[in-house]
Amino acid sequence: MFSKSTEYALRATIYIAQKSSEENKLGIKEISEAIDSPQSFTAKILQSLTRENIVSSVRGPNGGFYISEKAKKLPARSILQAMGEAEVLEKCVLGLKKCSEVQPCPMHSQYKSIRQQLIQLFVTKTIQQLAADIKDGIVFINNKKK
Amino acid sequence: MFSKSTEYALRATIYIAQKSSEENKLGIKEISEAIDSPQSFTAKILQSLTRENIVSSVRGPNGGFYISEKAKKLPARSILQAMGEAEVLEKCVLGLKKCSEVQPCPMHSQYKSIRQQLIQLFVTKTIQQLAADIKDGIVFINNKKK
DNA sequence: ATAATTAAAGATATTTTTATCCTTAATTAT
DNA sequence: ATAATTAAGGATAAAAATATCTTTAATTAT
Repeated sequence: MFSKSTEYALRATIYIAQKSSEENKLGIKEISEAIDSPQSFTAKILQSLTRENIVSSVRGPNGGFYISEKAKKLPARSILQAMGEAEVLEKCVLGLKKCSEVQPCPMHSQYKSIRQQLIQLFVTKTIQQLAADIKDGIVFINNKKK
Repeated sequence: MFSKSTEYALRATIYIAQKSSEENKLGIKEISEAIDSPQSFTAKILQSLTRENIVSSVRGPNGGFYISEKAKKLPARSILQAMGEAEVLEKCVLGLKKCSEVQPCPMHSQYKSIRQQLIQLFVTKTIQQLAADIKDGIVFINNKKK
C-alpha cells in the first residue's frame, strides 16, 4: 500500500512518540533496530520528518530524536503528507485520473466507502493515540526477528 | 496502492473483457490508447497476463487480445495474483511482518475491517462484472485526456 | 579549548520499476 | 510461396526507490 520509506516513517514516528520525550531522546541506531529498518536510510527519512516538523532532533551528546507534545497531536496522515504520499489515500484504485461520482471507474461505487474509512483512520488517529496503545502493552511496533 | 504495472493490468483486462470476444480481438495499440498506458510496456504486461491465462492472444492479421468466457469469471484478485501483487491486499498497513491478532500493530484493530472489505471487493467482483458495468454505460475505464 | 557524540548534508551506489526498441515467430490474406 | 500483420521475446535504457558511506555542523562534557 505504502512505499517502504513511508512504512519506515510511520513506524519510526510511532516508536519515537512512544519511547521518547524532550528529556529522553532516541538515537538513530536504537530506532532503526527497533523498527527493523536500514539505519542510514532511516536517518534520511527522519531528516525529512524533522524538516517537516513531525519529528524534532538535537545534535551532539545526549542528542537524538523526539516528538514534541504538539506534534504528537497530529493525525497519522500528516506523516504521509510529510513523505509526499498522502494521495495514496485519495487515489482511484485503478489509477484513473478523473475517476469521480460523475465518471466512476468500475470499482468506484464499492471502493469509495473503503477509501473513506481509510482516510478516516489516518485523519482521526493521532500519533499520540497510536503510541499510547503500545504503552498499554496492547499492541506492538517492534519488527525485530526475535 | 498498486504499482503502475498492476493498474495497467487491471485497466487493460477490464477494457479487453468489455470490448472484445474471441471473434473480435483487440490490438495493443487500441488497448493502450484507451486506457492511457505506454504501448510497449502494456504489451509486456499483456504478455504476462497471457502466460498466466488471464488474457488470451492470437498473432497475425486479425489477431490481438481477448478474454475467454471462462477467464471472465475469474475474480479481480486473480489479476493481482498474476502480477505478483496479491499480498498488497493482505499486508499490514505499517509493513510489519508479524502483525496479527496476537501481535497487532497500532493500526491493526481499525485496519483489519478495511482490509477485509478490500479483499472482499477483489474476491467477489469478477472481471465480467467489472466489464459489464461499463457496457451498461454506468462506469468508465477510459483514461484518455479528451 | 579540546575531544567526543550525534544528527545533517552531500555524494554515490544498488536495486527495482517503468519504459522503449528491435528481432522473431505465428497467422492470415493474396 | 510471398507479403503483411500482429503478438512474443530479448536486449537495453531511463527513471525512481532504496540504501550506504563520508564529511560537516552542532552540542555537550571534560
